[in-house]
Amino acid sequence: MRKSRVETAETRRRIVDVASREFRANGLHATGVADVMAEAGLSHGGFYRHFGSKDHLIAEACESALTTLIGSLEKAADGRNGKDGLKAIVNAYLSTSHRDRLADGCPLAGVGSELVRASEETREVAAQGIAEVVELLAMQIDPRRGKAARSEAVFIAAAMVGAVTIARIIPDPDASASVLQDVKKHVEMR
Amino acid sequence: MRKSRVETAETRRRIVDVASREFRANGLHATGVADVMAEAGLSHGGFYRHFGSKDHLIAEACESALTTLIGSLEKAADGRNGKDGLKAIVNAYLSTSHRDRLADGCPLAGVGSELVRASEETREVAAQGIAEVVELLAMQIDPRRGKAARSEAVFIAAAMVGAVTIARIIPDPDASASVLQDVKKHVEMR
DNA sequence: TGTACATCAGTGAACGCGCGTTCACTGATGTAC
DNA sequence: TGTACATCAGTGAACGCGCGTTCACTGATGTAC
Repeated sequence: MRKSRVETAETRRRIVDVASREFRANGLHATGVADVMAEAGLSHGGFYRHFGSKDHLIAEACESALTTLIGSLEKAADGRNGKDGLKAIVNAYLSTSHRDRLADGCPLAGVGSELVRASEETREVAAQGIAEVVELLAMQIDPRRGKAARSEAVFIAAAMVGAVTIARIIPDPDASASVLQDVKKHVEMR
Repeated sequence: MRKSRVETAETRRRIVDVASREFRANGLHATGVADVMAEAGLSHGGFYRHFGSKDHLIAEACESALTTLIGSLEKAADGRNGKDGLKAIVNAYLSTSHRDRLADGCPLAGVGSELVRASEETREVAAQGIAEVVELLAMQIDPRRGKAARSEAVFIAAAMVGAVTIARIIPDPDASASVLQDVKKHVEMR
């Protein structure tokens, strides 16, 4: 049943992709290796042909999720720089649709508190992704990318991650939406 | 081996207390009922004399953690109102000591992304706690507690929760501390 | 106040279950000649 | 280009383990008279 190198690489990519979504949807602890493999259309035994451990998969899935996030934020900005680009990014991130789409969303909001207790490798990957998000936001604030712009970007990133996390916890949809609304307003006022 | 009513109530309180700390230190999923009971000096079998399920304990532990948090924020403000009180609260929350003390810290930063997937009961409890934190912050911003003050309080709360979560993920202590520093600065500038 | 009995907090073994990981096996793919 | 052999992706059973929960049992506490 050996597969070709191309198929093997595709399978591996599919596992990371599925894992990245499942982890965000259900949490790192609650998602099992067997769940991921089943969702990828495979039996669980083959997992260790691709990854050394669940922890390594978490690290790769985290990296993949953050890369996707950055891509979607760039797409939201849609080539616009400055105020308009930032506004578009903030609007996309602080939307009820992002709040409600766990599997596609930002991993920092989705599994942030589990990343705190993840492996050093995963935390390094996450830290790198955070730095890239901050860089992207800073570029919108001031393309010359000064220290001040990066500092402000950190502030905005923290507010966005906290807002979506809190909005997802609050069961009442209106109260939840108004948290997103409040934070959006204050980020835009700056 | 039956215990008196007073002892029973004390035991129950001790279990909630230990659980509240263990959950924040190790996460909701990673902390077992047996872990909590052992830490409370009991065998696991007696757990169900006090609680209907692990989920109910989570709800109570979450409530307890939030009550403690609000108390410590009030203590940080130390009777001061307005700018000084707010500054004191923000300084306490965005400190490296809060970052490094998982078990004693804010449950929204500690287990926020797990609360998203917690029971309705737990999420209601958490939402109530969030509302109280917002109220406390709003009172510092403007004691007349207008809608605007509450909206700004939501923004500050989101930024603080996001900042501590992100700071805890970043492995490098200096990079992590500068996230806290950046957010602190911008909250104070408002 | 004293006695007889019911209650129930806590113990420790056991339940079924799912976890991460390992392994013998299979057969198609890759490699060496 | 064709053949013989080594490799290894994927399968499915099995490993030990810890989970949340249940239960028979114990003996001290609470209650009724």
